[in-house]
Amino acid sequence: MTPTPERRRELLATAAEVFAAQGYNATTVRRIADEAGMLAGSLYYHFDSKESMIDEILSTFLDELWQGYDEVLAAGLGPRETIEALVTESFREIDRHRPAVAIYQKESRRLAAQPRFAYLADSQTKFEKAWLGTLERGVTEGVFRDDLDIRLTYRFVRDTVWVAASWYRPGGHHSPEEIARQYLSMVLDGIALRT
Amino acid sequence: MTPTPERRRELLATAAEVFAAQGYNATTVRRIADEAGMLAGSLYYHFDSKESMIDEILSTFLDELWQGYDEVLAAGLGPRETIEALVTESFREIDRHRPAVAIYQKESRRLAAQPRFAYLADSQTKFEKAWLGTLERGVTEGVFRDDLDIRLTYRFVRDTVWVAASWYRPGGHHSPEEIARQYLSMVLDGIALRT
Amino acid sequence: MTPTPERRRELLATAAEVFAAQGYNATTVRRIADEAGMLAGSLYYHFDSKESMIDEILSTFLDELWQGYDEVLAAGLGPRETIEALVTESFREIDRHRPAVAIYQKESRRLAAQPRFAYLADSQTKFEKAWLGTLERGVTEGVFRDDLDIRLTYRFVRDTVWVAASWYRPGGHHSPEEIARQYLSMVLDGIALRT
Amino acid sequence: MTPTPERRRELLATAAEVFAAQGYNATTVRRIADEAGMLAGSLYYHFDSKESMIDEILSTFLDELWQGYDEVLAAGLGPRETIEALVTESFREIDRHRPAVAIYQKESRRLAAQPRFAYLADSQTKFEKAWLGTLERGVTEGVFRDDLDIRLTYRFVRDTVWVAASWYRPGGHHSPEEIARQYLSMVLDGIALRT
DNA sequence: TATGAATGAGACTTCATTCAT
DNA sequence: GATGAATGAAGTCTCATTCAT
Repeated sequence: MTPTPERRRELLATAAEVFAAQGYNATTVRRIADEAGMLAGSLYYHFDSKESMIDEILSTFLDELWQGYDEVLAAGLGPRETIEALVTESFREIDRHRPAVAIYQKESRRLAAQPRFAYLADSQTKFEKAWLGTLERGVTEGVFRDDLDIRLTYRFVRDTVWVAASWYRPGGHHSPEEIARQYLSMVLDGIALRT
Repeated sequence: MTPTPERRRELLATAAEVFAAQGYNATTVRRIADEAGMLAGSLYYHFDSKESMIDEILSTFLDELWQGYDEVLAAGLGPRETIEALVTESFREIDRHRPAVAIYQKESRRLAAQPRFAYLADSQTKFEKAWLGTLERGVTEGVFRDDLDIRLTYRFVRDTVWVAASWYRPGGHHSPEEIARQYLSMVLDGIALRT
Repeated sequence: MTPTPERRRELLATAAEVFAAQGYNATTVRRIADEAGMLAGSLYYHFDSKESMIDEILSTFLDELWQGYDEVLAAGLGPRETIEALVTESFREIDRHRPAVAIYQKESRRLAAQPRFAYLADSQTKFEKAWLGTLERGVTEGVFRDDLDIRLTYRFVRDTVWVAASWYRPGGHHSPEEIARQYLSMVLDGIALRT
Repeated sequence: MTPTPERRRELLATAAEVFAAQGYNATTVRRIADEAGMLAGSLYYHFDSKESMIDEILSTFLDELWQGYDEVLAAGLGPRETIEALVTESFREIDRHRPAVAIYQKESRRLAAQPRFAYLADSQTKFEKAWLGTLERGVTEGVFRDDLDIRLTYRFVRDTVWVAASWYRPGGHHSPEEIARQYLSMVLDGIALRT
């Protein structure tokens, strides 16, 4: 017999995979159960509700994400190095939690309206503060261009990184670090050939 | 009062707005009807089904998108100018069809599996051919960097542009052309200050 | 412009055809209107309701049927001749009112439960009295066999005649009189060859 | 309590009873559920749809019917004995599956148009081949009269038998075999007294 | 007379959830 | 831990009917 917390994790992984592929609303609890080789009702021995599944998936992911981010932000790096470290850390998270990230991308905005998922909005705020702050510091310190709308830049960098979760497949050609390197190269230096 | 095709368009605009805000599955037909000031059943005088609404929204949008793209692609521009024109055209579409674009982003992958929405997959293929081809041409002609994974670059540019639909609000600070200009500047030349 | 009562009759004929083919419940008012070249709502200028249509179809048919039957029954014929005349008259009605007869066969039992259609039950009673009475008279007078359950015989003769409405097509190989002749021959003398 | 396949059969029996009494279209799924002592939605644990219920009712009935018919047809009996055996078998089926037979009578023609119910048309064809063939053989062999339209005779015999399902009540005065005997006597020898 | 648009009741169906075994 | 069966709320859709034009 697999012990309880192990089984939970397995089931959540299954659920996350299905949520990511089909969307939360379009996913039936029965579909998850099928995938896990049990009947729909049996899931309720492990979880309170369908909502508590996505809740646990998202909060677990965000906890881990912020552990990594906080370490980077506390390291006292320069703006460019901070951005590089955050991007790299982000792609590592995508590698580890791809389904959770995909779910986060698609469902976060709607869920954040419910009190239960207030932490999503909080995270969003912290997130913006971290990235936007670093970019602004970079402009001030003359590392980043000052002729761009800074909020546009923020969204550009943010989206650039996270949307990758929609196509990324672990075990592909590139390691997360390699992808991070190329993305950073594009974001920082552009794709046009310097003449 | 309002003539028939006009009413259809109004109702589709309403539906698109709600679909974009809540997601297709989370949107009830009653919600759309409420928004339109009628009863749920009344919608079925105008449309066959909820599905046919999203179908018409997406196909109308894609038709218009490809009209613009095809014009650009037929103009015989150089790779860099083609990319610039495609990006600008894309932001114009986002400006005109923001809800449709947002729906496309969120629901496209799941819908494409259904035969009825096969055109979504077709469009995806054409899309990739146009962008990827232009990028490859650019590398060959020495306009774009050749040290990047070209598929990664394609996804980078593609996502960067279209995710904008999730935060873009028409009538905001920047015109679509201005946003396009800044995006292109970031994508082509990077956000780092040249030294 | 066609005068009102004429148009009514046309519309009822159309409705009867559709009711007979699809069943009353399975027939939508819109289908009838389509067939008549108008919109569903327009039918309500001519009729109060869908129910009033089937009502008028059935009562018109029964009125005419009983006109014929009453004449036969008042003619003072012998039992065998009465049966022959009733059967012949019945096939004539099927020829003239095929859809109405088919509807009567399929819907009568359910409708008869409603007060509005009480006349259906009345007709049924009169019908049974006429046929069963004639058969009994025939047994008494030594014209019909006395070794058969008389109610079974009644049902046999009744069903034999009326079910024909389900396959009969006016303008086919046989005239109603010819069909009546053959049916009577079978019912009275059997299909086995006498030895 | 009751094991699964048993429950299915019970529910189908309930549904068949209601379909036969009210007609398929006029029967609500809620009515069936009421009759079965459960809520409407609960039926969907056992069946895919209302349509799949009538499908299973009809196909089960036809399967059993053809088992009996095929046995008779394979027995190598003479035409008259074959007809006798088919009629007797038919009344036994009516006795066992009265609601299914009644449903078949009322709904078959409309349903047969749908691909899902193609087997109804197939059965109809096989049915005609069996009966018409036997009658023709009887005429050739001099057992049945040759002065009748054979197709008319076929319809006469066919309808005569099956319409009985509309009034037959199991456990009544006559056993199916007794009814078959009297019907055959009427069909073969007629109801007129021989002189 | 007929149209176009809508109403409102009610149908079939889905699905998260519960619970005795 | 899991099953089988059910609940009940809610969702999509149908359709007879109404009514201003």
